[in-house]
Amino acid sequence: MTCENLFLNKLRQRGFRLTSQRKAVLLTLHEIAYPASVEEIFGRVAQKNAGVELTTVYRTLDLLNSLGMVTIIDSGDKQRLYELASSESPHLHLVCRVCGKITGVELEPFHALVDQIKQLAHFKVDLGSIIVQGTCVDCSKSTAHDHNHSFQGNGGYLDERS
Amino acid sequence: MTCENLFLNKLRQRGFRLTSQRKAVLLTLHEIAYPASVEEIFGRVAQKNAGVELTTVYRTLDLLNSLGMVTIIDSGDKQRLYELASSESPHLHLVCRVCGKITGVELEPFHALVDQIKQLAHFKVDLGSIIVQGTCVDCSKSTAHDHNHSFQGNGGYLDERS
DNA sequence: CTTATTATTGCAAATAATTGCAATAACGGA
DNA sequence: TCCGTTATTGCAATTATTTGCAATAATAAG
Repeated sequence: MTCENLFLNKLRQRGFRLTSQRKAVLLTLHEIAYPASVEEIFGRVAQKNAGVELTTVYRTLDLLNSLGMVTIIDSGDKQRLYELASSESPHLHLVCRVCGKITGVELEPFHALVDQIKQLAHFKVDLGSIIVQGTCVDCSKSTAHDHNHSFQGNGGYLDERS
Repeated sequence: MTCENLFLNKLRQRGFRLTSQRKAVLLTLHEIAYPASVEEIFGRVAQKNAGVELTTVYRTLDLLNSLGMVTIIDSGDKQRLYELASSESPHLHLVCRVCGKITGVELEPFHALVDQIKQLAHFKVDLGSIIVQGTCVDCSKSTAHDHNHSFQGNGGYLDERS
């Protein structure tokens, strides 16, 4: 099933509708392979599809998130980042709270954790949506006083596979 | 060691300073035992300590977060929530993307995961900062069309111990 | 194909969070 | 204790995100 059809199904299930704006946002998310800001997503959407408002992009991303198709990553920095939650390779996101760099990783014990959460808390985890805060290698090294909260844009995105 | 002294040490290590405003925010976070919005934190701080600006509260919370003493929870809703990362009982936060309810849980396999992250990604995880998105029991039940993104305030906060 | 229903959009206005810069205050050294 | 250095604050201005509401457009039914 194509992703658009999957989307259509999920929408219909809940009484939502498939609009050209929503298609445009979904398409753009496919083109962008890393966690992107609304600014970037909106920029791309607007390029192709003239009549799409910023507000609509926000609303669509929220909707996709609530359907489990998009992960929202709050790096603690200025802007939130949005990433298509590809069902093929769900991974967790390591967010460095010093430099803001985001690293995607796939790990084993992760599944045991997800199972246990389901058992004990009766909570259905969205794979690929787990966000772990901490300190990356580079920032661990630099002991000193770099209160560097700068945003690493997309370039800083890594996707490590184990 | 008191929490304030711990804070002082961490600050000094990096060349930061201990100010009355920072003390006030830290004290307030102790009084509030659940994840709270800046609005709420600011309200309390302002009550006791007249001369503290909203901006300063934001900046202090960011600082505490970068020191690993505060967890920022972005439920995807309007406001971010902030919680003191108590070293006694680090837990992960289950955030329901339908209703926004946040549940704190402590689980075993969690530690295996943290270890593996350290091994493979050389990433130092801040315990108590892990955020898991998904769907809670109640919202799993209600199949239908409740696009209810309402914010559950503090009342909705649960802290389950396993 | 046409119509009725109602989710969605666009637009403007509100709210949340961040930033620049001059004035202030914390801290180390004399 | 006093001084100089420089991190921090307050304030105003930006930027990011959310929301209300009337107009529009997607669906389902006839």
